[in-house]
Amino acid sequence: MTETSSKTLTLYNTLTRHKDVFQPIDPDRVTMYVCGPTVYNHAHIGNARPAVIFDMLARVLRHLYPNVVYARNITDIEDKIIEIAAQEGVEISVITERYAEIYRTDMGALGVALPDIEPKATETIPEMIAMMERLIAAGHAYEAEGHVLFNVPSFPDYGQLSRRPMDEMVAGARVEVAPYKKDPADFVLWKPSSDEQPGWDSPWGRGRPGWHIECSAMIEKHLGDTIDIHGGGIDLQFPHHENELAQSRCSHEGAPFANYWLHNGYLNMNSVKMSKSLGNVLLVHDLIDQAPGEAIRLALLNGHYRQPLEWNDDVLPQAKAQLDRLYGALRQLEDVEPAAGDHVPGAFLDALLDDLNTPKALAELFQLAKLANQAKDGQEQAKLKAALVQSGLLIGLLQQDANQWFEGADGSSDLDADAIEAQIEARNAARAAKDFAEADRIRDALADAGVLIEDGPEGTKWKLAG
RNA sequence: GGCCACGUGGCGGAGUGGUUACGCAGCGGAUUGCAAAUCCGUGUACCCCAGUUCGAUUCUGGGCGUGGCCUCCA
Repeated sequence: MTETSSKTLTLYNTLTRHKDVFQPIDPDRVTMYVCGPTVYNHAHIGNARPAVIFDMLARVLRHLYPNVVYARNITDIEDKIIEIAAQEGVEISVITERYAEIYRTDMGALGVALPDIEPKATETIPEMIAMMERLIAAGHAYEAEGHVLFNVPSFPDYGQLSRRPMDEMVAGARVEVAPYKKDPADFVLWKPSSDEQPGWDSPWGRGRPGWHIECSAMIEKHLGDTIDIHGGGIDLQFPHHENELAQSRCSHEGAPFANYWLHNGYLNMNSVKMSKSLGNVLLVHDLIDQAPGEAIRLALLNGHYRQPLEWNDDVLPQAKAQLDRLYGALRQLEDVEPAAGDHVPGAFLDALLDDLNTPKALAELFQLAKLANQAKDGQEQAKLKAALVQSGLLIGLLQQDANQWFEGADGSSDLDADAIEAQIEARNAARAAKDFAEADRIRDALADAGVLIEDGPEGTKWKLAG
């Protein structure tokens, strides 16, 4: 069963604009950083996409390397946070801790494991200040009216990641340029805080960090000057990632920042980008009340991570039906002990290793389900069960008990399991007595209560209606 | 205006220079007391127009359409 695989991971690298073979700096310590949430409100389903994608990549990396350090930050100082905290009349930590916890819970429902490190901006202020001092000393940053600004022209490679020529950007700039900027493209590293605003003492007075510096400082502190993989949504490519890259390289004497840059595509709501300003957002917090988290995860993995992903009312029920099929295969094997050893099919692994081609990997998973449904031989069944569960683990699916999936812990029926079993027993008694009218009456009554019956050679099973 | 993606059957969505990916839904059959589940089978799908080619959905050019980015939205 164990087929050979190339075992070579290739990833599309935004820096080079093509698929590159992944070669870690240190195979014994693979480092990945992903931009996490700014915690002032609930995450929407588009926000969940990178969380799920890079959770999966971490799983794949762990399958290949003994030690993976995955860091995903929490941005807990930002002007919107300050605004909302002021509205509620509380410290910003009240807001940020509230929404950080909701974020962890919501993502957890989608099978997203906590990262190894979850650094917070407010816990990295000294490192940011040290980095800015180095940037100033090296002539890449300067102080102006209580601000510290990064001087873009001081870094000739600026624009390399997003492929934007600087002159064009400045020409197309549609924002008023602050008078204290030496160059219109310069961006803020540090800005002064008023007495009411949260702030930290610094060589430039009491203030707070700009957006980009935190990621650079957190990466340096926890992962090192040069990391293997940096991930995030495509919308962060510019300016956020471009600026991060500039700061980090300039404060590390030009050393490479991240060897592989990965960007996931947008999630579209009825063909239009889901965004707060358009008001077409679906919150993960609400979705997990409407569908199993695992179905939401599968819906996000149904498309390739770099492509735009369509989200509409059909997507979630379809994902749930797909899981019904996969778990259906597993339920048929509920009494089969999975075979020991590695049974991840080579074709499945190769699909993931080819720039995380989840649609192709899922096709392999359905092939396994079909084979499992056909299999009669016990050994074959054991291997197929192992293959399904182990493959599922790599993408964060199929880890719950099959009966639990169908019988659901979320309770969309008024009846409890004991009552259902009693009804099934009564119905089977009627069937044995050839009283099919009574048997069908019981089945219809259960169906009305949201419970569907399936008779099989080994007895009657049931599931909650989706 | 500049730059960049994308356009595959009812829906989602891979992929390939020439043999219907896959899943959901639909249809036919097997099975079933009837169902469900399962199995088998099933759909003139690749935006338009040129070009390259023996052959293009796949390459090139043009067009149309949709969407995105252009200083703090994953």
